[in-house]
Amino acid sequence: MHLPLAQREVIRVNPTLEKLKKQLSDKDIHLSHQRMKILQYLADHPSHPTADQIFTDLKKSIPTLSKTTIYNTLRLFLEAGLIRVLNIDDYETRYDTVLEDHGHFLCSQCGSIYNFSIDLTHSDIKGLEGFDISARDVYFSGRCPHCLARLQDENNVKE
Amino acid sequence: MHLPLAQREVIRVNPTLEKLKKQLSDKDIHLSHQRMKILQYLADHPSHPTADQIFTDLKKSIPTLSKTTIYNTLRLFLEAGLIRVLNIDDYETRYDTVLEDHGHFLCSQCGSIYNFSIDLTHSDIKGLEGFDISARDVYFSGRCPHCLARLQDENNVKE
DNA sequence: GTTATAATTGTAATCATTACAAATGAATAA
DNA sequence: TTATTCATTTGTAATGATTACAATTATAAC
Ligand SMILES: [Mn+2]
Ligand SMILES: [Mn+2]
Ligand SMILES: [Zn+2]
Ligand SMILES: [Zn+2]
Repeated sequence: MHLPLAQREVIRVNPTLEKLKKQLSDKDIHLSHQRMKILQYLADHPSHPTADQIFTDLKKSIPTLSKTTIYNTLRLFLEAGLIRVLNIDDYETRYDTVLEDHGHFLCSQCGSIYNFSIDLTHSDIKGLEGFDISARDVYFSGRCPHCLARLQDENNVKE
Repeated sequence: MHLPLAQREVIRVNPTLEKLKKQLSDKDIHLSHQRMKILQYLADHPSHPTADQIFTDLKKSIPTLSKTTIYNTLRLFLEAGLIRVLNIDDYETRYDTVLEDHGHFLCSQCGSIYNFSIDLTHSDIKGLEGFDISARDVYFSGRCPHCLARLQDENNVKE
């Protein structure tokens, strides 16, 4: 089936992106070409990319792009409350457009980061009476099912 | 009351330190002067010190001390399972001798880090079926009661 | 258009951490 | 003891992510 170009474009619109664009215009933040592309990248890649991954990938379509722009823009989005950061590994900061509370699992074998849902409101916490909690980060690590299966296979082959 | 020196020494022995020393000798890790001092520092400072804090403080009593030794020794202790690391802030790694599961709160105002108890075994987690979880880190941030009180005072003075 | 302001870019600086080789210390055998 | 070997420490240089800053380019206001 052939659709008119305009209609096909509509189909692949990312609802997350539309929401984010509105948040920026509401805050009177100008949407430049670079900012738009970075926003789009973040909305399309919920895989918690690093600044360098965003830069390397976008550089292909914007050859003049500077890494400073990536950092400037990420900070702008961060301060505007559009994204959050992950300090789950020791090497690089990662960025996430999903602001709803959720935990992150880092596979120490393959480096993949997985989301999971965790409800902290019902876990009993002691020692934070009188504290004003504004952010909650939960980082787990270990081995993902994919790596566990692969390690299992390698052991079987050896025997 | 005057006690003999030997007895007074016994009183100020840190039970955490004794446990840690035993763990090292069990693993046949030689306790050099530097390693002993670093271990002692960690046991005496449950305040999650950075490598630089350990270095700066110990340099006073060991003027020849090198920062590389701090990093080498911390890695040694880490791999021996004596300590754990905190990636709660973006700047520096922090070290903790308390291995029992507990959460950490970073005050965004004063930078202090507080321990708190949290029981994750009863919180319902979805999305980690088939994962092998080996470490659990919980980082909260916001404002500590001390800073909240200070901010309150400052506002009252202004009025 | 001209001018003022905002955004982007390139380069240099920062700073925690690591790599590496030389110097020192401890253990062991002759 | 002395020589030899191995472990530990030290100093310095390299790494790499992030930031500072000034020059250039784009956008908005007039
Ligand atoms: Mn996420
Ligand atoms: Mn702690
Ligand atoms: Zn994996
Ligand atoms: Zn505080």
